[in-house]
Amino acid sequence: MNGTPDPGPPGPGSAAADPAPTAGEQLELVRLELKKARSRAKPRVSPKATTRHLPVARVVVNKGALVIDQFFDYSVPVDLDEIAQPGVRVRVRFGARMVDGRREGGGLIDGFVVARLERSDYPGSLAPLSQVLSAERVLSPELLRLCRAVADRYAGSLADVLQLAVPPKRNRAEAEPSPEPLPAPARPEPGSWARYPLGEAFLAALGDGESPRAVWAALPGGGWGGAGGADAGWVGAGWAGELARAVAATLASGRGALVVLPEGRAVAQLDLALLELLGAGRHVALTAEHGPEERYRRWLALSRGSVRAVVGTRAAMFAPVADLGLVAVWDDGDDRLSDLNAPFPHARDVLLLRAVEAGAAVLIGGLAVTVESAQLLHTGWARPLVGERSEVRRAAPLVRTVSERDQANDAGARAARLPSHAWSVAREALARGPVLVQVPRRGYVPRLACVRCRERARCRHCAGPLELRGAEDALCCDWCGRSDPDWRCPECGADRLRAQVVGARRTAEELGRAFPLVPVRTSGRGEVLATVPDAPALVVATPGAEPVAEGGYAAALLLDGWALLGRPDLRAGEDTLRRWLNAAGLVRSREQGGSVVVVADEGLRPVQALVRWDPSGFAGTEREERAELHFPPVSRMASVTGTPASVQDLLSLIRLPAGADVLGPVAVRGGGGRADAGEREEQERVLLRVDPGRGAELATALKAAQVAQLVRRSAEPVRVRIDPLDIG
DNA sequence: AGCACGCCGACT
DNA sequence: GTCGGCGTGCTC
Repeated sequence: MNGTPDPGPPGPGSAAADPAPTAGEQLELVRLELKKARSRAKPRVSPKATTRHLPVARVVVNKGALVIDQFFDYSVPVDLDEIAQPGVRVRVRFGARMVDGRREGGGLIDGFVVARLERSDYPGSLAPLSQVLSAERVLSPELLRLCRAVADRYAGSLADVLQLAVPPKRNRAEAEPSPEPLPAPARPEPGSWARYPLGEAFLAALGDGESPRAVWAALPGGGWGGAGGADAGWVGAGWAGELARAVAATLASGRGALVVLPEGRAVAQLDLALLELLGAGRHVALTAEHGPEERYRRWLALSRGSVRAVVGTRAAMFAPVADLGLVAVWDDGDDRLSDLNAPFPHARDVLLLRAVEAGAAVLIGGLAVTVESAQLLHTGWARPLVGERSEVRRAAPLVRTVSERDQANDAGARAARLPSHAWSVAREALARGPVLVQVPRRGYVPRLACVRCRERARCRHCAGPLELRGAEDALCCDWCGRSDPDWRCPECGADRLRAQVVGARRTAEELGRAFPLVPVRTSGRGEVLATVPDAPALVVATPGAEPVAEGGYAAALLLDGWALLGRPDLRAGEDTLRRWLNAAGLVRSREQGGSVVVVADEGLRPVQALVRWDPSGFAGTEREERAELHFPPVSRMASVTGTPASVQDLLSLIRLPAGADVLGPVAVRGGGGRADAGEREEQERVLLRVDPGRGAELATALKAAQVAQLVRRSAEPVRVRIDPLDIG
């Protein structure tokens, strides 16, 4: 405790110089003797002198706790002076306490050096850095800034975000040199970007080093966009070629590019398109499938600047791309783009933060357009990149609706449990190629409703929603728990509910019996097929698991509308349309005889949008509606979940921004966060809503309240989620 | 978050 | 008179 920048810890010999202990210090002396005996037994390296040049290392410790979300200063021993550069991984002693002028206790924890300083503003004495793990500067100033911004936006701690952003060290990969960087490639030809009136201009702007920002309603089909150009026969993923060209154009301008996609199969498609366009060595793919070491090797190639483009799944949103010129997200409505770890950042939003920070171009694309994208268009921050109606009509399959009440009137259709129109479309299409059948995912059970009039099934005692519970699917109230085996619809008297999701496997069996000569394949949870051959087959898949058919599907049957649309979720309509478009986008164009049958009420907006293939119009309307209702993404929301008492406690501590709404609390089902096998306590959730532009204030307030709660230990900690995905 | 210090009840 | 409850505060 003095003014010198670095008193440093006393050397081992200094204990001998201690004054004789008074009687009151006897106990302390015994403890000290024990300590000394222990340190003699395990000899320690004697503390080195502190370096004179920039003797202070500011460190971020890798501990998640919200309450210690701050930097700590350490002194730099001379022998670590060279290597302890900003960005390196270090180990430091943390949590020690001063006893008799010495540090006692505390453990070694990991961290990163964020800066070297002339002096510290910490009034106490500094502990020395214990260890520098390597000279690799993994946490660049830009990455640190990004992590800080993400932590702030999501009311999380820097350490939490660092854990997502910087992969664990792998010695072997780090010891290897990264390849020499290749020179920037030539500008690509526009390829299938020619399908969009503004496509070539967008590509040219990227090539010129400009930073256009676009919301891209991708056209289905369009070929792989290989070297030949717009059309090499059919098939499928024109979007992959288009994304690849955007990346190539950005590289051609001498800048880096980053693309995040929802799942590994989409990454593989883009990876392939890039290989075809640019050859090897100009990009890397980052997905979980490569394993930690290879992943780290690729991450280092980016970090060291030897590769300038990356495509990957959500964790790639933090990839250290140098001189970022383009960020792109594909299918940004897919919830897999939201990280599963605190503070749950979403790839789209992280990439937008990066684009703003770096002045980079933005490309948010998908067959569907999200409401979030529509909001970017509405404010004029991004421009639409869409095909003309004539092009849409050419590229999309023919979509027909069939009512759910359309009874099958022939035996084959009944056996397959298909409406007769769907049955005849399938039978006809199977002569020409594979047919995709999209079925609901198990566990995607919507609220129960009367099979005839669709009135919600409610408890006769408390009017709570009925649900199916247990292995025997007993009908129970979700609120009071009473069972009601003899339910009858109070409106029409029907005694049947629709709810049971017939699993993909059983649907496949039934279809197999109905079409005995055709092979049936399934793709869903458990086993996901990437592709199917261009041959007659029934392909039964759950949403998101549809394989790509090499020649395009001859037809698709979308049988899951009631389940998708029936979900008690604000995003049900948007999400349903997105899943339908993604399935329908795998079908041949109308010109090539491709058709889609969707089993749903044709009056519903998502159904109409699919029939007209109008994702942009749908998103725009949806956005307006949300704006009127003060729903996200126009207003911003956060959810707070925990025991009733802890939620109440947090509400009492929080200083909400002006005009904030508190919605709830409402009871929520447990099972959400952690897997506490023990007692499942009642959980409640409140939604906090603020006006547009007040999201940052809300995040700050939430973080402060959470810190106060943690420090006071006034209640069990709550779980906070900014931009929650599931808001009923 | 850990971890230790510190000030009030039931026991040898 | 002690052992131990967890309230409070700190960690470079």
